[in-house]
Amino acid sequence: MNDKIKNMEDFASVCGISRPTLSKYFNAPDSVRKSTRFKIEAALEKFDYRPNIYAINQNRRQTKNIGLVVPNLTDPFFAGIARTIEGLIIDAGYNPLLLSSHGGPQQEITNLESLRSIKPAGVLLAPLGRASDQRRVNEFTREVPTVLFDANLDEAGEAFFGSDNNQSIGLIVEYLCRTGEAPAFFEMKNPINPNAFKRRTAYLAAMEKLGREPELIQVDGEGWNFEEVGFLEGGKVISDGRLRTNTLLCSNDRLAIGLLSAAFEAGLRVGHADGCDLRVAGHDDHPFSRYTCPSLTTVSQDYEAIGQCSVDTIMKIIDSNEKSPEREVKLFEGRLIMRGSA
Amino acid sequence: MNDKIKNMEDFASVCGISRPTLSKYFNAPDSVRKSTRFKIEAALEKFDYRPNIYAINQNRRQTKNIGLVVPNLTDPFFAGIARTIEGLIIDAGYNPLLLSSHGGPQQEITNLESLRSIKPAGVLLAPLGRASDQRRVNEFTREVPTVLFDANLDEAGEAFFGSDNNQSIGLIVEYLCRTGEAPAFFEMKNPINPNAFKRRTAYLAAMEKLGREPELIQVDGEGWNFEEVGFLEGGKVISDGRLRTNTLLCSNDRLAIGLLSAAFEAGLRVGHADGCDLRVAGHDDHPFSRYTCPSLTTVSQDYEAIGQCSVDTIMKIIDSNEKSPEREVKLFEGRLIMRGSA
DNA sequence: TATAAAATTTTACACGCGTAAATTAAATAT
DNA sequence: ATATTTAATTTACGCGTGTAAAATTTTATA
Repeated sequence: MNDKIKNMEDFASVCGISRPTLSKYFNAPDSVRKSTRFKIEAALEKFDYRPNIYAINQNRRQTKNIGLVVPNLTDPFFAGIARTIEGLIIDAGYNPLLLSSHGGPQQEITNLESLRSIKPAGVLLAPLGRASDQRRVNEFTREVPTVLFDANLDEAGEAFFGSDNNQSIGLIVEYLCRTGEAPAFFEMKNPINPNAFKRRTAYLAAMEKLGREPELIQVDGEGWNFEEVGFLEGGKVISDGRLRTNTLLCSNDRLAIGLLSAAFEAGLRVGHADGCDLRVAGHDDHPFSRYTCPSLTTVSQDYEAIGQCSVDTIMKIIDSNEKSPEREVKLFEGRLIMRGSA
Repeated sequence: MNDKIKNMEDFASVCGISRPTLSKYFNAPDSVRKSTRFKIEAALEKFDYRPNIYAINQNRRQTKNIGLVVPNLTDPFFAGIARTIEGLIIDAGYNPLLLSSHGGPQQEITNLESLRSIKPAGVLLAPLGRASDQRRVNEFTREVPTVLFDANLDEAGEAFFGSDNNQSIGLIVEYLCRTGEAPAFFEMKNPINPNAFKRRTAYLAAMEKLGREPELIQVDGEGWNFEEVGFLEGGKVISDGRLRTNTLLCSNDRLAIGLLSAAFEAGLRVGHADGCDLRVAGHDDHPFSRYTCPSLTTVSQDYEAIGQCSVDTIMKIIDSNEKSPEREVKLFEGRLIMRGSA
């Protein structure tokens, strides 16, 4: 009893069974006779043995690892999605490995490389989008079963699930037009984040559909510091008197948060009430958008559904062990979140 | 050339050297003769071979893995720290494994368990603090070299590095007292987050030192949804007229963010300018505190230094391969960040 | 150039497990 | 009770690497 259990062999002998039977037990406890299972579980109480994960993974045909790559974990929006999906992966009996590309295409490739050496059964990838090194991402998806979410890349991966930007932007444009002046679209000139272009296009389409004159306000700024861009550049737009409408639709909530801050400092009253100078709306239902001043009107993405669908699909691919004949794409609708700012 | 390289053996033969030499190269490229190194690197260009990480880790005395556990990745504050430390670990030639306890002691233990099976060379742990399952965390730190940061636990781990709450809270209390009315301390009655009690005590001490009457405003609320608590309970405090001072020091920035939102909705003017109704200060220099309305006066933690120190220390322990005789503790000073709110 | 020392390479074995095939035991049918 | 089927277990082998010790080559010294 005092001998140290060093491996499955040792543990098998204290159980009174053979090692391969033990191996079967650890891979599927119900696949052994009930009587032997009790023996094993009794021994597990007395000794603390756990199989060596490296030896396991070296010999399994497939690991139980699922890679999960998001563009930027510092963004609470992605942190929230990641957490949700992590839970779903665990529920499916797999082991999630969370990596953040934190904004750089180089890091994104590095992440995929390091995932490759872990030989994951599958990967869920929210790519950087336009900034991604498409060729190398494609190369990866040809070798490892991959499902894309949040941002699409041409023909990469087995499937894509994300938000229907046309629908969601259409929704909020329609709302803004119906309840006040038509919105101008506030965005970065060269946005690094996924979906930005889709939303611009969606805005233009929505405005045209409503017979309104679109107006793009495209500001400078690099990187992922969207609040700062919204604050600095939004401040300039306000102070320069460049606004021809009292309503701004921001490409995402983080820009809107910065913009609200700039408006506040400029002494503007933001909101839809009488006497307000400006209406501001965002997109994403960022965790903090509830607590801006005023609270931010926005569109929420159904990322519970996106996450669930992504996980279900990668599991199907893993189980069937074959690439699906055609690339599945599904877009989920956004929901209007009406708050104080517009 | 067309034969698939399946293992180090195969690759060694196309290199024209023996496998163990190759093994040496991968563990330290400079430990082989220059001429053989060129042979290897030439072959690496032509064939794409990479050592099997599971076979490597099964046979190494020690893995190159470093566990990194934070209380809650959804909190941008911890997301930022995690990213910083990840970079430092990579620079040190190790492989970071990031896990979030997202607020639960059970998850924290699960994280440690799953780290254990990965046999990390060391672990950097920012524990939940009071909520942690101290016994089991202690058990873990006895088996795996661990450095604690951000929140201390009694005698757990080889070292602790964090902020000097006495200094930082003292700093902002002094500032607030010097520039206006003495602050009341706004916090949760049963805070789940680390450091909350330390800050309460620090507030009381700082007030006493300045000869002021302390006032604790302790509100209800559970979990990590600090903004919501600040908003809901802060709103009640404001509307109930419970405030006996016009200055509130919040236990952390996220509470302050919620409180600012509540104050805004109540029509209060927050700030230090003439005509303002309320001053609000926070603690942590949360990434978004720059963009609240008004921007939030707070104290920043020097987590660059905390991270660097933590990584240096775990590296020292790993290299020396022995527990240090005594537990090192170092506290870093905070810096006052003066903004609009106080 | 011969020789000793140092650096490098090779030999040989170990690591801890998965898994196909062979064997044995249990369950079911006759 | 026996034959047959099915399930569980064991035998035997392989996975791809690290590493100590032995053998060899290179470099330094005389």
